[in-house]
Amino acid sequence: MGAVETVIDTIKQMIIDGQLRPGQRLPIEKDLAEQLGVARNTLREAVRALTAMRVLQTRQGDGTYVTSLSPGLLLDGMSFVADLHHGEEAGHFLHMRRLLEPEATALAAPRIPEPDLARLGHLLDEAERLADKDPVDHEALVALDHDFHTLIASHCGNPVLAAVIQNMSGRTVRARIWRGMTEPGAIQRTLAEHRAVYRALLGRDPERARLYAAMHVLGVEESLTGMRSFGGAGGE
Amino acid sequence: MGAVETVIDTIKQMIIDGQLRPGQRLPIEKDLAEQLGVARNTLREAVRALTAMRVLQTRQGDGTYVTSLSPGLLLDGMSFVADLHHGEEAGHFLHMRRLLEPEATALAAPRIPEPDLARLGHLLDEAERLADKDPVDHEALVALDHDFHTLIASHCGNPVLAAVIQNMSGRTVRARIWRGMTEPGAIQRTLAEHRAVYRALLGRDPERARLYAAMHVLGVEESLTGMRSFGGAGGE
DNA sequence: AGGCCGTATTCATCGGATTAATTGGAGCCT
DNA sequence: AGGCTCCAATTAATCCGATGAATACGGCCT
Repeated sequence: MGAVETVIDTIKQMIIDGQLRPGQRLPIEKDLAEQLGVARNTLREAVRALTAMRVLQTRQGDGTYVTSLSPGLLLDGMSFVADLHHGEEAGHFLHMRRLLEPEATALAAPRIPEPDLARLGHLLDEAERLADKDPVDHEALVALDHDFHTLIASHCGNPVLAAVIQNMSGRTVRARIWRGMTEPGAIQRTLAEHRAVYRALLGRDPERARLYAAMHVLGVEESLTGMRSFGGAGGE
Repeated sequence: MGAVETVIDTIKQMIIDGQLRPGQRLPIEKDLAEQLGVARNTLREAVRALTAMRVLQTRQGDGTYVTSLSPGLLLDGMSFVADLHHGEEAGHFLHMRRLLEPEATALAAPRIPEPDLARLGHLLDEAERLADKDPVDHEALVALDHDFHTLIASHCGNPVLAAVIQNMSGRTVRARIWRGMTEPGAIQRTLAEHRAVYRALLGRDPERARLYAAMHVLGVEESLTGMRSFGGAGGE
C-alpha cells in the first residue's frame, strides 16, 4: 500500500482509538512526518485528503487540528455526489428524499422552536412574492427552497438524518429541478405544497406534516417524470 | 482561497460540466499542473484529495483517471463517519437504518435473484453454526452479518439507498454491536430475526420483509439500550 | 491596563531530483 | 507467422530543500 494511504489510515485509526480527540492539535508537519517515517510532502497529501473529508482542519501559521467530527460536518461534501447524476440516477436521490423527509418533517413538528417556525413563514412569503414576478428569479427561489427544507430537517433531532437529507439534493440538483418546472402553475403548486407542510408544522401535527412532506417530494418526482396525475396537494 | 482548493473545485466543475467523463484519463501531472498554473506538488495534493473521495484514481506508471462516479463508489468511505460515534450518536445511525432497511428489504423481496437468495440461506446456516460454538468467533459473525445485510440492500433497485445503508454501519460499528450482545440468547435472537427476514424474502413478500427488517433493526436498537420489552421476533 | 508592533512558529506553495510501476513495442525464439 | 521475453519510455510516488504567507504570542509603548 502507498505511503500516503498508510498515513491516512494511521491517522484515522488514531482518531477511532481516541488517541486523537476532536479539537486536538496535531504535531507540526516536520515532527509528525518524521514520527510516521515519511517526507513532509507525503504527510501533507494525507492531511489534505483528511481535510477534504472534514476530518482535519489546517490553519496556516497555527497548526493542524482534528475537527468536531460531528456527522453534519463529515457528511457534507456528499452533495457533490448528487450533483453528478442526471436522469434516472437523479430519481434515486429523490427516492431517498421521499423516504427521509417525511420522517424528518414529522419529527420536527413537535420540536421546531417558534422563531424558526416564523422564519419558515417568512421564507414562504418571500418565495411567493418572487414567484409572482416576471421574469422569475430561479436562483433566489432555489436558495429559499433549500433554506426551507434545511431548516426543517435541522430540527428533526437526528443530526445524521438531517445531514443525509441535506446532501441528497445539493445546489446543482435543486437548480435543475426548479429550472425544469416549466409547465404553467408548477411553481405555484410547489409553493402550495410547501405551505401545506408549513401549516402542518404550525399545527404541531406530526402525521399531517409527514403526509404533506411525502406529497411534496412525490410532486417533485412526478413533475420531473411528467407523471403527475392530479391537480395539486395544496388545499385542505 | 488556497491554490489546492481552487484546483479541487476546478476539477470537480469540469466533471459536473462534462468536460471530464467517467473513465477518462487526465493529462499527465506536469502538463495539468502547468495548465492550471500551479506546481506539481499542489496539483498532487488536489488529486490526492479527489482520490480519497473516489472521484479520481491514479495508477502509477499509467496515469490518472476519472472513476465510474457511481453512487456506490462515491458514498463508500462514509462508513468511517459511523465508526467514530459511540453512545447516543450511534443511536442516530441506527435510526437511519430503521428508516432505510425496511424499505430496501421490501424492495428487494421481488427482485433478488434465486442464486443470491440461496446465498443468504447459506450465510444464515453458517452464522448459526458459528453461534453454537464456544468460544464464539465474533469477528466471523460480524462478517456474515455484514454480508447478509449488504446482499439484501444491493438488490433494492436503488444504488444510492444501498450505498447509504451500507455506510450507516461500518465494520467497527457492527463489531461493537455484536460484542455488546452479552445477555444470554441475544445472538440466537438476532439470528432468528435474520431468518425471519430471509423467510419473507423467500416468500417474495415485500410487506412481511419490511416488517421483519424493521423488527430486526429495532431489536438491535433495544438490545443496545437495554429496552427490549418482549421475547423476540423470530417465530411466525 | 490596554492597544500596538515585531518576531517566532507553522502551514502553503514551489521547483527539482530520484524511485518504482506499468505499458507498449522491438526483437527473438519456436 | 505467432507467441514470448525483455527493454525502454512513460508516468505517478516519494523525497528534499527553500521561500512565501498567515497566525499567535510576547514585549513594548502609551
